[in-house]
Amino acid sequence: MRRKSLAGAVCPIARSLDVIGDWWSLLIVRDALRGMRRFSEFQKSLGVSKNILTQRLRTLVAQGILELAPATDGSAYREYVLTAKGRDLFHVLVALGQWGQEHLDPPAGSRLTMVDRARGEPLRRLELRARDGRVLGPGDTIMTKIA
Amino acid sequence: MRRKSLAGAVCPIARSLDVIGDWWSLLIVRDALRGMRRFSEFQKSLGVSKNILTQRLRTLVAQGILELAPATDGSAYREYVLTAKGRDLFHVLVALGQWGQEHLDPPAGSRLTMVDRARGEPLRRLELRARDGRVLGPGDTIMTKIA
DNA sequence: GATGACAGGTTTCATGATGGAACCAGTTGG
DNA sequence: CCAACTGGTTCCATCATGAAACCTGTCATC
Repeated sequence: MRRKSLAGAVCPIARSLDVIGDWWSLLIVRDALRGMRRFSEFQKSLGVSKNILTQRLRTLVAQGILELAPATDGSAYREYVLTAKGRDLFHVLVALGQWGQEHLDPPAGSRLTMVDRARGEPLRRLELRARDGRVLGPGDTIMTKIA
Repeated sequence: MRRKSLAGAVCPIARSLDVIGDWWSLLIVRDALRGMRRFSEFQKSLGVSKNILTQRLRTLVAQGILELAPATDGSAYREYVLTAKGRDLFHVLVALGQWGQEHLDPPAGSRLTMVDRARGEPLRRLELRARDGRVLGPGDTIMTKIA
């Protein structure tokens, strides 16, 4: 049977994973955040086959994460650009990046890290704070139903 | 051909997705953070078939995200508990949850949100800050090679 | 200490998703 | 006008997913 759709889940995490929880989507968004816009750029960067890329780009557009825009270089081609909804995935990618950097060994000789572009300095770790400013950890939150 | 392994990728985001970028793993971690420990609890909560759940739990254990511990109720069964590495996925889940809550419509009548357990108050949005305290957005960071 | 139910799987099989390669139409550069 | 490039589509083999049946060890009860 087809994998179950989580689109109608009550849990917002499950709904998110339904949309961007597949193998390629977040990597496409990552590249888009780095400024990539063209089909061929994504294909080259990801090494994914073209039929799959076509399919993923189409769903991302359908979900309002990317949109098609006329090419910036004046050619007749079109480019994929992030919408506000797509750019809001930034924190998801940062969280994934910080976790990977901390817990997964990089290949020998090339360690990448995200830095503050303006100053070239390393970033702080993401922190979740309560309204009163306390930093919250895994045990300090709970899901509740709201009106 | 099998989906390409990203385990040796230079990008920490890609390495993370290689480990927890599949359909179920993060949902299992979400449930584990909520306190679930038993095979049957996960199966009931996720509605996944048992062979798939077996497989996912095994990889999560192999990756050091979960570990097997003797049951807390004194029975001979074993339970799956998060390691520190697994608990560190908290921010990834928070980021996914905040994005889903903001951009994906919940099913009618049941909106869930994450709150500060101690006070029942809503949380602040995750913020990424530079070392000097500036809040950084998608355009303000860049990946660099470090020694 | 037999017995039936439950926990936690494994096996089998059908079906859907993935990926490589070949092919193709519209665009561009020369 | 022709060749190469962009951005796909189609076809096919293979892999992963999922449902259901089965199986083994544990627990609760009598």
